[in-house]
Amino acid sequence: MKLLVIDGNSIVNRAFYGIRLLTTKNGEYTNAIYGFLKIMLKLQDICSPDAVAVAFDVHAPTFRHNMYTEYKAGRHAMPEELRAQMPVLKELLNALGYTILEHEGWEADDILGTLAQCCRNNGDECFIATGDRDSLQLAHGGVKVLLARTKMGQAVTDIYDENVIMEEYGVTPAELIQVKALQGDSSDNIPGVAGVGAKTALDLISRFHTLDYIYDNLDTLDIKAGVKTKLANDKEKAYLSLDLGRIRTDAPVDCDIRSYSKDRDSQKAVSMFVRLELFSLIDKFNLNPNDATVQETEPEKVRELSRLTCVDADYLLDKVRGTDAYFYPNIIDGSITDLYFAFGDEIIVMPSETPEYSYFVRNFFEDESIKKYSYNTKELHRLACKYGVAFKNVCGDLMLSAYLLRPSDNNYDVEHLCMEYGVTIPEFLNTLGEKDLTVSLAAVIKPLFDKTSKLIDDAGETALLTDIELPLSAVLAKMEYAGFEVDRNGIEQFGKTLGEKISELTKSIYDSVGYEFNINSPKQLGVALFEDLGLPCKKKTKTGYSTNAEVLEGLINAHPAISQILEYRSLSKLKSTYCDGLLKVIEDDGRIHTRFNQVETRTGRISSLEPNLQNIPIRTELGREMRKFFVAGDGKKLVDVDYSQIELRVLSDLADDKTMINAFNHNDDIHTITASQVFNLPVEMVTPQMRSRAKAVNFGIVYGIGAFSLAKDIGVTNKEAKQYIDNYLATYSGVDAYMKKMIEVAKDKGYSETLFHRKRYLPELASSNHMMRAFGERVARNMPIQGTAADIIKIAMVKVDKRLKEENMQSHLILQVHDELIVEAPENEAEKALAIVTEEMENACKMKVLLRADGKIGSTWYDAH
DNA sequence: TGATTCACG
DNA sequence: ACGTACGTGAATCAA
Repeated sequence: MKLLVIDGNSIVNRAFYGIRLLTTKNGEYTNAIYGFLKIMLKLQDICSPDAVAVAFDVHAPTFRHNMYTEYKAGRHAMPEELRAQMPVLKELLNALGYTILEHEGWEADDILGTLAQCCRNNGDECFIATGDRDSLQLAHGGVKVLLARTKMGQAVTDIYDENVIMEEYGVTPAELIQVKALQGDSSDNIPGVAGVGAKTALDLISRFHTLDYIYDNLDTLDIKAGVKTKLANDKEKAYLSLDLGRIRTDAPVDCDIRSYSKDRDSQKAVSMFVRLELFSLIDKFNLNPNDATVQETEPEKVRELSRLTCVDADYLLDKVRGTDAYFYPNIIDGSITDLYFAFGDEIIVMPSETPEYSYFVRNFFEDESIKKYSYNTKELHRLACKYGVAFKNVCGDLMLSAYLLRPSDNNYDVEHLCMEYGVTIPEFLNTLGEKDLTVSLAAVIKPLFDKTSKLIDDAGETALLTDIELPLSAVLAKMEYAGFEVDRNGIEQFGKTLGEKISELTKSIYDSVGYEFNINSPKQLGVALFEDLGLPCKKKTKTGYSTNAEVLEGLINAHPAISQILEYRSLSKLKSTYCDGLLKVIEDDGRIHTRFNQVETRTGRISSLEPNLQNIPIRTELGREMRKFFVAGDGKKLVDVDYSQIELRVLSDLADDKTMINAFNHNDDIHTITASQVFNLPVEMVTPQMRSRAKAVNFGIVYGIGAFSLAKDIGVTNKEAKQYIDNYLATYSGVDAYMKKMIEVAKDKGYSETLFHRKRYLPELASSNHMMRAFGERVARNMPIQGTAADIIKIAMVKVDKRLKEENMQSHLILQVHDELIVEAPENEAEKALAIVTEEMENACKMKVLLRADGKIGSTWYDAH
């Protein structure tokens, strides 16, 4: 038999602190449970045990500590977020068939020691898993210790037996107890011998082996006089420490390890995983998701699915005409293939290989008598673009519904949604007896809509879904399909020029530093600068020296290589990310077709990927050159319109701050006004530096400001920064009140929301960790602002798209960059398009504050912005 | 795969 | 006492 014994407390602590706080949608903490089970899987992988036991400490209740005395005693009380997870973890471990061992008054250590002893006596194999080096003393006689530790930020597990210990420490496992008796351990309240540390203790024990021998022969042994005195002074403490440090082997546990091999309760385990939303673990523990106990009082009847392949497109069209059609598009390699229609338990497949596919898609998509409910409608709209038709009367998109309900999730697969919303996935076997998951997924689309629609309605997000997100998906699809024309030749030339400059810089950096190394490696660069050149290191990262631009700029006068490295960095960024990166994704039509992700951000913004066209350089003149290669097609122009200060305008509206609204409605320069208020000067006396500082304050306010960061940003003292913020909040008292209210409301409701009721759940606000809570508070202040601005430009996009179509124009949207819209327009339409886009953006919604948008026409993005 | 860095709003 | 502004995506290194 092979037994794995886990030090539950030690491992759960590593799990808890090693993984960011996770919660379920109900706010139940799960990170320690998740981390523990992941470690468990890894351990089982390493040693393939026949049975697993998990030992936990149970301290005998002594006397009541109040918070203060506990704190003063230097105890690390278990944080509430972890404490809450302990009983759940134990219940889950039990369901998974692991034996929990805990005995009042016994440390987990002692249980580990006892079981190790049992295995040695019975000739069984034993693995002890812990993060605590004290347990290494157990690693002998066939017992191995799996030590979990963090090496360079990575979790690693080292396997120790007596040989490894001898190699690493130069003493036997049993002698480690003697070492600790001399060395002591403050964290365990083991005194040891004062003045004797790890080095001396190891040296003494490797030479003389035991305390007894040392003390019996203290006078004659070859030990330094000072050390001898220390040893003599603390003899009693040393022997006391020997007792304290020895792990006991007489804990009251069953020594027959066969009794630890138990069956698991799959149903319970799966139900718990589902409740805890730890879906990925269901698979990893080889459990079946359908084993979850059904919550309903009535037992759910088993669905018998049937699958039919459509051979007559007209038959299927007749069947769906005038009805609600629920269907699931099978997506392979990012593009849609077969369509799976669900009529209750009957699934009809329209395969993409049939000659009639195109006929069906055209007629089905355009038929307005059919209400369409599906999944990932943006892809369906792209398919419609490909066929040159419109996808009409789209009434639901499960992916968008799921995103609105839980914007912080990062997986909206239908399988996941089933687990989250408690929908059983009926199994379907084809004629060969193989599972066909797609058929099963098609069958759950309607049940999932039934559940999520109600939740969306309860959250007040129905209008957000049907008036903004659903129509937006069509607009985004068209934008992706249209793409952005680029000047391939121009990018290639620019890249070549950059490449030449980069190799010159590389040479001179090697010269300045004195040798060749990989400048792209922060690790090698750190060694070069801070060790070999001996420059002062101000900031460190988890893994070593920090070498970011801010640090390097601080050293710009310290060494000639620094400015070269900074330039190298900016040029190689331009070349690799923008020149090389963009060249790779130009399609045959000479255009770049980015993809917009509508279900990514926690605030409601859209993101752009493959490539990201929302971060094309603009802030430096050289980077800005890139935009000259983004061009309008032949005979066309680019129309670029961006909102002026949309986030601050939104803030003034949400906060109902009369001073700020007034400033905006008078079309004043907000940063100058803020400067005059913060510095208490008339507007005419505001210097450019003051304006720039006020601008930083305005930004800071939107992000949930702290004096420290503001001070760092604008280079003033902490005190001055605090003064600026205080002056700001005194001037904009509406903002002050609003910020305070936002946190209270978010704490109360558990989420923040935008003007259009988009929500973001904030479990961080309930955290007992100060950092975590402070983060939650900043998000509570920022999300409604950033999110409302995102809602507004989405509305504008839908309206612009509609207007351009109504006016029978060829102009069409091609890009959105958060507060900026770009339309590609035939030359003769450009002026009209500019007017329309500006008008629709400014009138996207009615607010207390005026929305302003400014636009320009140009042949390249560089000229139009 | 995670960490670091840096591009954007 | 603690660490320090919100939201993204891509390239690169190192394990």
